[in-house]
Amino acid sequence: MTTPTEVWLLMRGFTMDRHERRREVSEATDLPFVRVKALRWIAREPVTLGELSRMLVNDRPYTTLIVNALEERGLVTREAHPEDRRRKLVTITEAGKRVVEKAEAILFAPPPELSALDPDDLATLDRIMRKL
Amino acid sequence: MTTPTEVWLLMRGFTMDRHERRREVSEATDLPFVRVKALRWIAREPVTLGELSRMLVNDRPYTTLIVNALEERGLVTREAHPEDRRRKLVTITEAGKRVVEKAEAILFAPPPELSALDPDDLATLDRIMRKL
DNA sequence: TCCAATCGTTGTAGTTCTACAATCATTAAC
DNA sequence: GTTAATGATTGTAGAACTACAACGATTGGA
Repeated sequence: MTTPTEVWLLMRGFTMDRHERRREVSEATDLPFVRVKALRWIAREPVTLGELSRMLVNDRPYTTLIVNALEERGLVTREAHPEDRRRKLVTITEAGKRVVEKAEAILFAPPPELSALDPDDLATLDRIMRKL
Repeated sequence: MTTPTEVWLLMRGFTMDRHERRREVSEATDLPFVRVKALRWIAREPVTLGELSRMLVNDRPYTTLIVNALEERGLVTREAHPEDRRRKLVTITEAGKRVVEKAEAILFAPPPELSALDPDDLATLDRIMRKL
């Protein structure tokens, strides 16, 4: 009789303990992980600083510092919001996109164990994961 | 045709993005997550400071500080190693065990989505996860 | 026995991150 | 038009974390 706890432990053990990628991403991009995270949100669509701080679950002043650092490195631009002069809109640059690609190449690379699964099991895993 | 990348993205999205527990554990225990992590390693068996710093992938001086903090809070004890006078052996206290239990109750609680899976899918997921 | 290596500690310096205060400009509500 | 609320910024303070240096005590190796 399988319990959800057992499955959860297996899954989190696999993803968080055995295949944790934060350090690797930070080294490859020469950016603290939170800045990569911010950049990835910005790459999805332009965001305001308030939105970004909510997404990152960070304090607004710290978010300002994060964006400052990204802007300084030429990875984002910051301009007035088209509808509200209190807000700024943060947009990714081409250089920023390249950093995101590099980070995601690392984050998204499946662990060898997954690649070694037979196609049936993989498809089954996919089907079940999509239900969650 | 399912790719390992797709499955990996689903899995890491589920565990890391949607069910990340570090903040919750830190709040519940009033300890930075790395200290809870250290405590959990120590709870498995007594360790030396060198072993702990390797497990945590931390700098030895910082590991000393971590253990200092835990010791100060009465969660671990530190004593001479039985076989090597250069080493210290760090052992968990009863109070420490209670903190570990509290942390693991949070870490190990399966997300609602998993609990809502039907038993067949759950058992299948279990079977496949054990192959990884 | 002497020298090299190891262990844990103390310390320095800097970066990252958290929490909070205060301020000014802008917008929303009345 | 006036007041309250919102958004971003600047700033302060402290904790968490990283990297490195140096050192004394102990152990291993020659």
